Amino acid sequence: MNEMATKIADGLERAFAMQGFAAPSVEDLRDAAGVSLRTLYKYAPSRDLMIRMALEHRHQRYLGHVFGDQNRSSGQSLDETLDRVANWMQTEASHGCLFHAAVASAPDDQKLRQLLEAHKSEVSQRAAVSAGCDISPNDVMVIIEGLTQAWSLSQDAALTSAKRLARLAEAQSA
Amino acid sequence: MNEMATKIADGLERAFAMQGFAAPSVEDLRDAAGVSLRTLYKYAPSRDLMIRMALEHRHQRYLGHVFGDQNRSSGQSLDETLDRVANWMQTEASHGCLFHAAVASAPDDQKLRQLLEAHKSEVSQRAAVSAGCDISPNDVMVIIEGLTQAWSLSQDAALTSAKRLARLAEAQSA
DNA sequence: GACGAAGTAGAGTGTTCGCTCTACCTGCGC
DNA sequence: GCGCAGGTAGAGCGAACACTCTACTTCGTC
Repeated sequence: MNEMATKIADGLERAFAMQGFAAPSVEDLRDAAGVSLRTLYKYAPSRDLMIRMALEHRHQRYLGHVFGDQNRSSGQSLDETLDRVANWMQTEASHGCLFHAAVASAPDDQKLRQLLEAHKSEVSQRAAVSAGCDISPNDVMVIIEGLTQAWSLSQDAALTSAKRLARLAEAQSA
Repeated sequence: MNEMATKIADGLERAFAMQGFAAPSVEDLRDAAGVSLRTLYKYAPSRDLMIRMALEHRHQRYLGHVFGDQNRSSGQSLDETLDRVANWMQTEASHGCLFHAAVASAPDDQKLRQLLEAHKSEVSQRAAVSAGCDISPNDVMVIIEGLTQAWSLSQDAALTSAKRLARLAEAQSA
């Protein structure tokens, strides 16, 4: 991915995160990307592809934020992972999970559904593995999803509950 | 709410649940409601109000499905509540929570955000109370939200995890 | 059987949308 | 200094959109 593509993906992600997937027109997206309409369409030949480009970019950024940019893929406790997820919600995702929002905006789009599934399963898989205990990725997914969705409703209380549930689940599977 | 209003709300809810909030045009909504455009606008004078009408209708239907239509507001175990939530997801909400989808489609709409918040807090409140133990509504919210979101990704595995987490949380707060 | 309330069908309106196209500018290798 | 790859600005197009309007029908009441 070259420099121009990164700049465009960055702007698109920001625009969709702020305004949702329905509201921004292609001209809004052009402004957010900071390029001409012609160039935008060169890198993302349709509005649908602009959405996919933004989500792929966000997936990488999310993994970097939650698990660290390095290949340090293990040794992070579930507790710390949940802290980082909450921090992501606070700093980047005040409107909720962008992948769920994308799927909600176009429920029949199979490509989007695939992206959502790949994103969520990679996240829960990595969180479970790096936690180092025998907790099931399914439990991890329910906890992370619960935290992510409940965050916008009750913030710190949601984080506290998610951490308590995680500790209980870990204690049982250890 | 008279008969015509109920019929319209029902059709609107179905249309939004199937197609999301961005895709259906007002003409699609008219067809789903089974009335003329004129009548539709009489009961819901703008597209935004059609969305609100559908969500209020869905809130009532959800409460009825999960907690029973009667005033039997207590005595239902958390385990049974989670079963009913999973059943709702399977039969009615294959595309995920409609309230989150609505907010995602218009992140700046404060009225929609209020509806989401009222819906979620009433659900977790009632689930916690009717469970009869001292479990915190925040824990319940994280578990129900986690189940709701993870359901579309892993179905029964999500239900199993949610139930396990609920049992652990109940055991600790008993 | 006249009347008003409440429904229907469907054409019309101005706007906005996604997308394309033409015309121009700029930096770089040979 | 010429050509070209790759960028910019912005007008233009046909379709779709939310919403309104006119004209007609149905039905219950007195």
